[in-house]
Amino acid sequence: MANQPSEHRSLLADARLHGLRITAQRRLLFELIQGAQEHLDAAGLLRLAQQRLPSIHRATVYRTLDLLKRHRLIDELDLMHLNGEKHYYEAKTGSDHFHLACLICGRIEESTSPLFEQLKEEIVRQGFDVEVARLEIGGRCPACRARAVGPEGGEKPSPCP
Amino acid sequence: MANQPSEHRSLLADARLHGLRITAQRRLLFELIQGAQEHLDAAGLLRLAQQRLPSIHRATVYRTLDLLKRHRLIDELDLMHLNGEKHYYEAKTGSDHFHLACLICGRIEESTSPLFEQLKEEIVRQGFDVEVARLEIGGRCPACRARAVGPEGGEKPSPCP
DNA sequence: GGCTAGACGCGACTGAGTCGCATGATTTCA
DNA sequence: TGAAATCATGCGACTCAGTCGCGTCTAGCC
Repeated sequence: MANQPSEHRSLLADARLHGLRITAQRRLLFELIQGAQEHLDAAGLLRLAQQRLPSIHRATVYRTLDLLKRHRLIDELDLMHLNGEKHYYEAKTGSDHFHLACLICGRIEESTSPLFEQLKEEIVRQGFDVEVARLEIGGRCPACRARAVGPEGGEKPSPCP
Repeated sequence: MANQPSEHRSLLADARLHGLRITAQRRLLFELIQGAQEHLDAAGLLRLAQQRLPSIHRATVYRTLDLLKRHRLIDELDLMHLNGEKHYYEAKTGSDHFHLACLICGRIEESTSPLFEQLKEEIVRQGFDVEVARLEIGGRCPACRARAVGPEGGEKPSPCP
């Protein structure tokens, strides 16, 4: 795990550490990414940013996301493509978590497990230097599962919505 | 793990089981996806398909990929976005594996681990019905790691190519 | 062999993402 | 502190993957 941002540092501080130039636009974007209640895609981030800084341009958002990706300060997710081919971004927290995406209701949960850590360690022991680990699970959340289960139980969700 | 295609069945046979209509175009696409030496994206699949059936149309490829996704007969991967935002497809083999993507040389390796299975089982025990599990690891493969390590060892790959 | 639902090819369309350039802001160093 | 150099931004044109509706064709079924 080389170059992991430290646990409680902000995206802004991390960006400074990486020698990135801090502009008003970047400051705003960092804030939005870090403060987001849910996972943001590029278009959503642009929309939010333009509410507070109407002059900010699409290209700036894409460039900033690209920069953060290259510096490994954010993770790019696709969350099982629940909403088409969009990509979602989140600030790296330092503690690796994975995502549980409910294919029925669309809810995304974050989770951690010692087994996930062990798995990464195992891969490192086998000689592969793990830098990013992205695990996305698609299926049915407990609520949708309870709702869907008939008397015989265990019905699979319809594959063709 | 509901609705997993059985271990040694072909995409064609699975498609039949799902009641899909078998056309010459689909037969070709199934063959290409299953026989591919490396992971294919939509554009690559279209190119290969047109070599053998020049009249096949882009829209048919996208429609077929979409169909297979909805029936969970193929997996969609992004392989750590090594090559931009492309998505890659692979036939489900029944045995779940994960991908190790080298961020230096771009090689993709497939791997399995009992820990991966245990992790999925743990998630199921917690009430989440796992249908698809996608794990992608980005980092340095053993070869690139050996090549990059200087006398002091453990240099991280440059984040800005 | 004939019927019908569903698949195909076509081509126009959409919209996310990229690029080069001129201008403006940030950082550095005297 | 102020000037110079460097880098980021906004702009607008552009590209190209992916989608859509339509008319035609074909697989699957009787």
